[in-house]
Amino acid sequence: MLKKERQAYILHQVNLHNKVLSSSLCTEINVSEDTIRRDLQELADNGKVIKVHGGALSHSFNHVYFSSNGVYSQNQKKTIAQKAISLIHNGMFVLTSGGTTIIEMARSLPPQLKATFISGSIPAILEYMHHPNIEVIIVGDKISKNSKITVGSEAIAKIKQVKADICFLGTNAIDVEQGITDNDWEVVQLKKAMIDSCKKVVCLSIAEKVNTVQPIQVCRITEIDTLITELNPGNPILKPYVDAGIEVL
Amino acid sequence: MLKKERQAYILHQVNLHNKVLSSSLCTEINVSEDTIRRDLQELADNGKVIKVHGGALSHSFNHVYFSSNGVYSQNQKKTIAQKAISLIHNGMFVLTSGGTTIIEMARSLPPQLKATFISGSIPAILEYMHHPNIEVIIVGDKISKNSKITVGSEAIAKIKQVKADICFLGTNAIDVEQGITDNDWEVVQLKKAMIDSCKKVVCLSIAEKVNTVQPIQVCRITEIDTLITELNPGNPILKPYVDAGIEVL
DNA sequence: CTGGTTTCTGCGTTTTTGTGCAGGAATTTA
DNA sequence: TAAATTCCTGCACAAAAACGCAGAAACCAG
Repeated sequence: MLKKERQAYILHQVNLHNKVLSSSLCTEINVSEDTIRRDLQELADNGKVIKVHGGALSHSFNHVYFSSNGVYSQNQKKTIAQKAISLIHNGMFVLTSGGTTIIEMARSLPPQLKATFISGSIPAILEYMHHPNIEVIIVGDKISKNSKITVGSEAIAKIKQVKADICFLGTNAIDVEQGITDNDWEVVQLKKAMIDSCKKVVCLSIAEKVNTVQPIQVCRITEIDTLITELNPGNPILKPYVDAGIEVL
Repeated sequence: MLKKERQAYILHQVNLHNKVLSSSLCTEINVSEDTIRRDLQELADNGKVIKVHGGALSHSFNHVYFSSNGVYSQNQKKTIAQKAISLIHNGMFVLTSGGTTIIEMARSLPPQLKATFISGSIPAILEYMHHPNIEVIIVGDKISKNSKITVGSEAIAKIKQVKADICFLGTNAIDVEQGITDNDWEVVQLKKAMIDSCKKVVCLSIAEKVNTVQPIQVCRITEIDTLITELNPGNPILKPYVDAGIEVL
């Protein structure tokens, strides 16, 4: 097998699978590891692949995972925010959790909107405070430094006192079987209280988190009224949720 | 699994869920905890994540704005802050109002200090949150956009429930005859409640505000235990306050 | 065809890198 | 304060890379 031929094959494999192992390549092509290594080196020098210890990765792989844009998947979150905002009307009483998706929504609220927002998330509150017309109510209690949200029995008790028109949950994981799940016990308690305290539960989730599961359950799928992702509602991934009777936007 | 691949997976998880536990990662990827820790360390060194005890946090979420330093009379306020801090000891329960002097104090708190701070001021809370060892409790209620502080009967009721060791009041105006005065009715209600809920009232005021009066009275001079300005305690301007039995620092 | 040159490939050795393990230190939690 | 995690450091071992070298193949005039 010619050198050029071999390199073309390697490149093909890299682009196909996003990664190759030098060890597997050398048995496939039946050449020594050195040869493979030299080939990879050459391809790397020409910027065709990214050489790592043990093999090589495709360039796209690196772009997807190591892109250093501030917030992850911001465009998707903007799309979600727009859809979410369409559910908010003047005079409404809105309960929100924390999370970057919620913050994106907070930033995108139209300036003329007049509504009351209640939340325990400090970053979300900061965004709401910048808005000219909305009333902001913060739930008081101890602040969890990790999640930057007020947690504890006081916070839960306060949330239980309110009856909001709508509640937006930034979601960590959602699955048809397991419902909404999360990985922070205190935050889960908060979210449970929020779900109990509103007429309509809206779940915001980027598609990547759909059909994933975390250790602690927040609620079952039946307790959700609306699911918003950046995908088109007709997308097959969302079909199970539509079938479960959830309004999908 | 390649190292880069693994790190990409970790980064992905962090960005998705805002936090990861090393323990859960090492069962997911099936490598030793050491490897995970080394990966997290490396990612942290490159600024991709924030490493914490037991796992890592997403960077985007932790980058809450540092309110910039356009503060009026900052040097004087730094002096005041230092004096105020000398009154705070480990284990104390500290109640604070808002205001730039208080924020300066919050910024200057020594990192080893372990205490509990309670406040309704959002900017102050933000500063407290950056501190590694203090517990932060926020008083919930409606947020006044002018003063960026929670105001209302709920907030007052909550403050009345606590009995703090010490209370720091950022002062708008102080005068021997009129006592502490202010110009925002709601804020005054809050401050009154704070004074009632602590063992020791400390009033922080730059010299410029000493012997000035605002429309609404917060309390009389006799209710103050300590007055802190940037001036030397022996300064003649402060004499009337010393004579009134106030500890002046 | 042929001798010389260049390129390519494989081999052995030395370095480097990646991973897991053991212990003691540090930190968190009850 | 004591118990339990988690963290760090040094070490050992294995896998992979780098390097130098030599034989083989290809290439190229004359």
